[in-house]
Amino acid sequence: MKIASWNVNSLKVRLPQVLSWLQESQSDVLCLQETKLPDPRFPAAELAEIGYQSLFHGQSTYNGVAILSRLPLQASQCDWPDGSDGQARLCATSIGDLRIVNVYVPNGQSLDSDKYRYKLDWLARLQDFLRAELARWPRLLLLGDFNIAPSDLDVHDPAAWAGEILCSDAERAALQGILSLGLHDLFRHQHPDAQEWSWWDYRAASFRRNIGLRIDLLLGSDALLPALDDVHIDRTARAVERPSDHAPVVLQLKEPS
DNA sequence: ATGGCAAACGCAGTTTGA
Repeated sequence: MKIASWNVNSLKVRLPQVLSWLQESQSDVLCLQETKLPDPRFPAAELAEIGYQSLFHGQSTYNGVAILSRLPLQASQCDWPDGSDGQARLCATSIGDLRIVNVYVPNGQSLDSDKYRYKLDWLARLQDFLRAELARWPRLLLLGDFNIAPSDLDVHDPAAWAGEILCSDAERAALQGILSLGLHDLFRHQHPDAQEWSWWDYRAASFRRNIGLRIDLLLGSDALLPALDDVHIDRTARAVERPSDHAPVVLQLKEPS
């Protein structure tokens, strides 16, 4: 089974790229972030035409998450269990006994911003949510745009980013808290020393110069590790005309034996 | 030189992203 995560930075703009990427990659599941579309405008019909059903949870202008799948989805839910977020940042579903949790973690803007406090609170709440999910679904994949570079190995210029938003100690500690539930950063698990990025700033020719961060993550539970086959970042999707500033991160799971 | 680019909203320029 092939499962990917991609922050598309507007699904309205990127829909043609998503459609062609799905057909070329033959992914079974694609989790999207920053769709920026209210639910009535979600392109479910266009995706159904090429064989993908959609779970979507959006809003206008900001945020928005979705899961596209050519396998049947069960036990789908969006937002926190009490529906109290107010921002469309989380949706979850199951394919058989595999639980998939798709997140768009708040950016935080700057360390002195109210948005930074919201980010840290959101991550604490995610950890509580995942504890309950894992109890019910041991085979769990948490993926999405985390807006956190897990370590300096995930940053093109660690000195320039030291202590900055996306790299602060508190953000990294919050991510470690989530990992401590028994989750593993699958790209890092497969590539212990690799320096690859999933996001490149639109400015300053960052992609051409390969200046970026690895902030789009796939975290798999202990029970998922034996099924891990391959994880890679698809840079080709960042090299097209009018790209998203993020590239898809792609996971290949071994077929159940 | 501490910017740059892109998208939404809406129709000019502000806000946000990371």
